[in-house]
Amino acid sequence: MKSPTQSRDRGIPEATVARLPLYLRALHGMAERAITTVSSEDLASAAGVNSAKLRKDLSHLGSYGTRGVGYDVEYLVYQISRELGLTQDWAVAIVGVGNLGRALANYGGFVSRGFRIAALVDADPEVVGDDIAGLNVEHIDELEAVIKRRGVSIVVLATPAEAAQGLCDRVVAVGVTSILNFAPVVLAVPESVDVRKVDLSIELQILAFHEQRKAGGPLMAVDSQ
Amino acid sequence: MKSPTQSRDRGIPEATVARLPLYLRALHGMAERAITTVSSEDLASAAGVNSAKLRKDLSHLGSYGTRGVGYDVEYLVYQISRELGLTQDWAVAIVGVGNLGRALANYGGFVSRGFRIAALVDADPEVVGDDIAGLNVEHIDELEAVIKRRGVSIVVLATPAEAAQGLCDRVVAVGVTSILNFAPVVLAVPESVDVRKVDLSIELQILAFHEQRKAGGPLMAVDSQ
DNA sequence: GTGACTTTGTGCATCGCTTCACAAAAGGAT
DNA sequence: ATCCTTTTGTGAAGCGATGCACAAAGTCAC
Repeated sequence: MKSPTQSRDRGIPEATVARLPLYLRALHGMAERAITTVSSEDLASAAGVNSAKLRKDLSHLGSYGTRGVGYDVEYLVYQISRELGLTQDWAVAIVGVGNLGRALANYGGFVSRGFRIAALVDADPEVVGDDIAGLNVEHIDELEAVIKRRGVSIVVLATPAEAAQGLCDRVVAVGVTSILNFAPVVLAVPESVDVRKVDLSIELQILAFHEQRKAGGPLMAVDSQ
Repeated sequence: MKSPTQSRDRGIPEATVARLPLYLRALHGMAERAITTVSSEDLASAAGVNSAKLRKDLSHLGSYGTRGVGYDVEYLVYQISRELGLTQDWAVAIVGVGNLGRALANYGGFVSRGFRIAALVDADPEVVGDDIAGLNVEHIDELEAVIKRRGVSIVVLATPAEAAQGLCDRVVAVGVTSILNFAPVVLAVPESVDVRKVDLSIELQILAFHEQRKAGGPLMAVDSQ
């Protein structure tokens, strides 16, 4: 019997948080295949990590396994979901409905994880009014109103780089504190706001670096200079 | 017995490699604004890191700065580009031309970084034959032939989860050793193959975790159970 | 050439994450 | 009830990245 307000450690390492969604995905797959119990070894390999790391990660949430047996799939799904905050409803607004914004609006992975796309906003009059993924695209002038009206708490920026900072400032001004940024710029935000960024070209560049190494490794020509 | 140039250390930390594209982006922006010289302090803040880290990162590439002055923007762009392998031509194939594949094909960030989209491939007969971003979509049966013919060395998988592993196996079989995976599965590949994965929903889940903390932080209600 | 000033490059202490290895706990068999 | 097997949870060691703080190296003014 734990003390009511203690609610576990309150200090889950960032690296662990970043892997929880991975475990969750693997567990969902197992639940679908009617697997009721899983060992750290099996779950780890399904998630692509080693089992010691998995066990330590899970131990940060609490002691949810049974020695000699493993983890109950359904129960673990619930515990991880709760820890990540996926048991509550998150209203997401997508700002910028270009190719990427459209892809995100149609991406099934969001909805299935408890995220609800609550609004699409764009500046282009060509696009405003269109229906995408069952949602009406609204004008950027409505941005603040839409966020308040729909209770949006997470904003996805999928705009050109030039527009991102200005829009970021506007959503922060109406109280949004979580932003997922796809625009290739470093956003300046107050301390209290969380920004995560995804830059598709960065991943390619990292691949190119390693590919170059592989190709040149054994007997790379000495570069002039 | 070291060759004349010794090609520097050959052991650049992974964390550094992941940041080089960031610096490169900031430097490109400066070059456009006709800035010729930059201090570690300024470049660091433009890239969103601290200056000590930036200097240490750059020191892994060589000693390209001038004490008392800073770094020559153009020269540094060249050195980082070369280190990342962006001075050579990389042919990229995008497999799966759904919403996401289409967005990627149209994404300017690739081309501007020296990546060339060399092929689009899909299984859907509805889509095969279409022109997207100036390229003809080819049938998935042609996958191996296209990769060989166009000299593709990096493959982007933007397919449904179910199809990803099979297609991955096929491209690995014809010699591809760098894969950027957008499908929400853990791919099994030989040791020699590099896979980087981007899962859009994972980023949202991490945001939700922190958002939940913020909201509940001071006096979070005790959850039942 | 000298001295004041600026900014890099890096040794070092620190921090946080990963991995190992094993005691503790649970279940099943006899 | 006792022993044996399995698998968790975790202390401790190892490893790599971070950030501080400063000597070294360069520029500029005179």
